[in-house]
Amino acid sequence: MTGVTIYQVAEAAGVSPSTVSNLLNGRPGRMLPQTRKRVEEAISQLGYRPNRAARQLRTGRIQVIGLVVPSVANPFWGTFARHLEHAALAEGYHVLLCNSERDPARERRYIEELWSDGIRGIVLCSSLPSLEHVMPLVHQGLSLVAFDRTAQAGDPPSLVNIGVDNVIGAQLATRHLLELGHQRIAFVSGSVRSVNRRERYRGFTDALADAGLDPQQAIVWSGASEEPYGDLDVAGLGRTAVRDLLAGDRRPTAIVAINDMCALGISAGIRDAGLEVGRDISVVGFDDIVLADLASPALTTVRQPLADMAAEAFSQLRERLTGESTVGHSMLVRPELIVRASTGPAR
Amino acid sequence: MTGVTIYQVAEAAGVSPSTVSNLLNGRPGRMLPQTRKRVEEAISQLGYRPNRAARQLRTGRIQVIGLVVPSVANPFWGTFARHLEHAALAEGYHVLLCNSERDPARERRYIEELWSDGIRGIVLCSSLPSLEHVMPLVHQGLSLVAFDRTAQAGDPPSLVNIGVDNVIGAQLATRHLLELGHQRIAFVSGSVRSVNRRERYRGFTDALADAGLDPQQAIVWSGASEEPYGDLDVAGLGRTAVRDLLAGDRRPTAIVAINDMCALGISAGIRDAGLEVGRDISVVGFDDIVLADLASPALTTVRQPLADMAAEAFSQLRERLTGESTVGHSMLVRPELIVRASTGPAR
DNA sequence: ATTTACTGGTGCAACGGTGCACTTAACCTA
DNA sequence: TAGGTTAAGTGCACCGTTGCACCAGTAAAT
Repeated sequence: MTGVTIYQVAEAAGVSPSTVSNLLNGRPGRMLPQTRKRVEEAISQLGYRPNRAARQLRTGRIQVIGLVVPSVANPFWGTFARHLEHAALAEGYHVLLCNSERDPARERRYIEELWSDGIRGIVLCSSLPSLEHVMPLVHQGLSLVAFDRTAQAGDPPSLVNIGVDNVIGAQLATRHLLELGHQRIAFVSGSVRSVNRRERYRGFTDALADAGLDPQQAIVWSGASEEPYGDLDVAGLGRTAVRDLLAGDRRPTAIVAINDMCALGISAGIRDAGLEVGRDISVVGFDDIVLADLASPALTTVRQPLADMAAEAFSQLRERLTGESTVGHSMLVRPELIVRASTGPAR
Repeated sequence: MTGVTIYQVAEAAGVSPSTVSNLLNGRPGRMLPQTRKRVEEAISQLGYRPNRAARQLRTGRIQVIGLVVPSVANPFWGTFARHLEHAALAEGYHVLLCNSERDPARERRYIEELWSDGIRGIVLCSSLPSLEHVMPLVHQGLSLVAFDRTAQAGDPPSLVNIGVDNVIGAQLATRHLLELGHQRIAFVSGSVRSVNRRERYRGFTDALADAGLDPQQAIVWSGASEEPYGDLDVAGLGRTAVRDLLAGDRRPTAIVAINDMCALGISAGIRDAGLEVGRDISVVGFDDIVLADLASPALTTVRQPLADMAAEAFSQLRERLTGESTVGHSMLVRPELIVRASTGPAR
């Protein structure tokens, strides 16, 4: 029913289990080439694969990292998960997937379970400003790479933060609209609490101020409630936002969306109202998900270089797991504005 | 650095490790309530969590299943992964994520690695007709639930297949177009090899035949090559398809796409050509991914009840892992046509 | 008074690898 | 020829849990 053991290999090759283990663990100089060959043949003939549980129990090491994302149903996180998994695979690591649904309790429970699975490295995509809920484990030796989150005072010293520069990204988006002549620009998002929302909002107001506009006068729509919202609902949220904004007395001519899903919802909302995206109202997103280019009109957006960021996240995590590096730091990747058809000159 | 062991708990509670183990493994009747309480207090005070590697080594059981998908960057698979992970979590199982990129070698390697990780249950979303590459492990005791694939002669007897009824789905899509008065309907897909492509194609031709049209005359576009294509490239493929189709002498008035990603690419291609989707050319997709509703125009498509299917996939897998059930079967879920704005009457 | 049954535990040998410490034999050197 | 060195390979304790087999003490049955 189950697998071949190292004992069976040893017996077939006429050596001791230690010799097989020596071969398997990079000590091949300790045996004659002929012995080595016999062992290798036994391994392939029996189809031997080491039992990882046993190995982990003995060494404490395990080639699995945890990935906690809000939801892989969101194409942004799905794409990130795929890239991270690729980077991990190249080094022989596997990825355990956890969807937190932006629920702190769930997130915490997951991380504790990963810890007791023996997993000592996690890429955490949390929208929570504080990491207090995971601090105890970090102190016990958990390596953490936080994605899409900037450093906060009180972060553990070993923490690595990787993310895009949200302030610059939102500035790029907003400036682009200002250059097109827009003056009444709205900022649309869901929850006010997340760190990246705060930063993107700052980039937005900074750009307005630079252009001599009063940020206090900016049109901001942030959902009706403080309730956590699903990662997909944000599209529906965008749709609702447009209804509200168009019903108001200061109708925007352009909208900066918190992300692409939201922007797609906004575009749908604009069409619901019988208006044309890019002509009547311009929309700019954030992330450059796969579908931004396929949307109609194709979405102007701020691109996050996800593949590079995922590779970097894994590489940082691995360095910490192997002890090559222990000191924390932040990496702020510069985003890029991708101009497509959802933005046009103000009428 | 690492964890609290059962010995430390035992010592703190003044009992033997066996007693702690008895409590942990559902044999609480074997001790006095007071003893039980002492142990429970020791556990929570020390923050004890059982070491899963040790437990797995001893029992052979592990609460992790493998999920092999083409790519979670594709929203369809991302959504499926999320639903599966939810179902698993509810029963205390974790999910290891593997992106095969539709590469048989990679798929095979993954499954072997999962096996040697001690994982004995896998949900496999493979587009390969044959499962020969995994048969040896299935015979050794691997439980397999194949998703989005119908049974083939030669399948292992324990195999469970779960998927949507592709034939009916494609029939629904095609009939809908026929009822709108379309006569020149094209079928667009990538690789010809996949099982679901074959089935959807059959549904397409069946519907044409039912309407008295000659399926031989059907317009079929299946990409230029037999090369494997990425799961996201399929959108680009759709775009190319439209260019080719419009350049031909038999321009279709409606298109049945192999899936929603492809349909979105087709819609983009139609707009590239300066035509309007739903008026000049109707498009119907398959899957009903989240973005189908957000697209412009919103996509008419065939919905797969993914949440239910994922729950069923997990439940079937669990039954096989626990030995509650061992016999294989197929489950063909009935899909539903969702009519939106990308289809309209033939001109 | 002895046997039987039950209650509330404990002892111990696995599970499959790992890698340090050790042996054995052959070869080298003065 | 004693002493040292090296090459090739082995012995063994240990990683943390588990659950069967066992045991001591008490109560009920004979």
